[in-house]
Amino acid sequence: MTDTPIRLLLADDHPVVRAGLRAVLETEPGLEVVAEAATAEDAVTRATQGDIDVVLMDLQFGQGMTGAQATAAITARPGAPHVLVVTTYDTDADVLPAIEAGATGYLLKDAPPEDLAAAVRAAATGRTTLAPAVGDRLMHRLREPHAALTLREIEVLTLVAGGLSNQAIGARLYLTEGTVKSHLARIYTKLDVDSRTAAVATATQLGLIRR
Amino acid sequence: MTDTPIRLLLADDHPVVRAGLRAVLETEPGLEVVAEAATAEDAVTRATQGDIDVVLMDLQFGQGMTGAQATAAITARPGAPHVLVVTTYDTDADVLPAIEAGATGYLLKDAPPEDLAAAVRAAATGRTTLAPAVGDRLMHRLREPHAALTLREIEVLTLVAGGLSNQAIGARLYLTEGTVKSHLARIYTKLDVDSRTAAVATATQLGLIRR
DNA sequence: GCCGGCCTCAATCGAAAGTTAGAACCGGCG
DNA sequence: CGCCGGTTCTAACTTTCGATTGAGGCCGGC
Repeated sequence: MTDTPIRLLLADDHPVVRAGLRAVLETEPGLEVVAEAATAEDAVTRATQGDIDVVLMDLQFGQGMTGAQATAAITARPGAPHVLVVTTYDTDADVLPAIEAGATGYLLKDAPPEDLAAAVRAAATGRTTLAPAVGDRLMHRLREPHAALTLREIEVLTLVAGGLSNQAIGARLYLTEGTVKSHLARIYTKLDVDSRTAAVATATQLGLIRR
Repeated sequence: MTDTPIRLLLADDHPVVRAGLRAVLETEPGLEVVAEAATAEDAVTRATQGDIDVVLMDLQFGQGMTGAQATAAITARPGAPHVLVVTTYDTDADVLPAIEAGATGYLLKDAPPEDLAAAVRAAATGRTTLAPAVGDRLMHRLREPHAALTLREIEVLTLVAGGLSNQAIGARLYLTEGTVKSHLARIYTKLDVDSRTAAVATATQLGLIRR
């Protein structure tokens, strides 16, 4: 295990969090932090230079590209580093896009340092590590398909929760109002509700959307 | 300024964030991290032992007491350390309770390390440091006297947030549907929105209704 | 290749929600 | 006391939303 170290890129817009990850991981043998990125765009360019084994990726960045988009951009090309998502939230709205984008693992920031190091080593070999809460959520999705909203549906419902009208949602997502309605109709049957506010209420309750 | 160092307590439920704050602050001369706390309860007991000058307090903890409650408990007694809130969010629902609880400063976690160290030194002497976004928010509140909702309006809006229709709300509160609409119309003008879902969104953001 | 989800769009029709314009009630104040 | 501001209530009118039905394209599994 002491041959070549695992080379890491830290992508997070919080300097404090980057310093914390660095402090926690550099005490671990066989791990080496070789770069940091404060924006998702920087993370993509830095991760595609060929000298990174694992990217620790936050999902929320202040402006611009999201962590999920950056993850997709990084994992798109062959021979790319593995991306280990390290973030604060475990709602479907966060987890599903990240996994969809090709993340190798999904950890929460309250994870103890040992788990973090173990997950990094697992990710380096392509093995998946999920935070317990995330694993539970995915298992629950498989058992109870009733609450399983698709990615697009969560996207629409999140905008509904933000108070946008169907027309405004359509404009934002480049859809017609009719399409938005059709998504909402399916959301209503899946969640067994009959209005947008009720859908937001139960979806928030179930952790399908945040806020 | 090189006489006695400023003694710090780090209160955050994320090990990574604690390590990051420690790494960032220990490189600063005159600052010394003497304790950490992973829960708000621990923070209170540790902060009241007399050997702490400044507490860096997160607001969100996984379980139990919130950071704002802990801040109130700490600042309640005379001769208590100053509390510098260091958190992720700057919504009214976060900022106002923290300031109400006696926080000396309010910083966001995306602050650069220099600002952090400067804010700690300011807090040690009782001076206030606010993140720019927080300052703006407070100024804005003073200019736009926040149309506080009446009891009845909050009652109605809470039911709206629960997903009930105007008719159902009327039945619940022994009103006609028209009356409910009239209340909502007033709520919309006060909150400067134009739909029920938007009203719920901003009211939740502002902490006017819960969950 | 066929089938079954998922995403997209469309058009109707009834039912809510939102808008407007008032009126009754109550407490404080000149 | 009469006036006023705030709250509560009501009945119209307009707009948006939700239900329903139907259909085409795309992708992945059997």
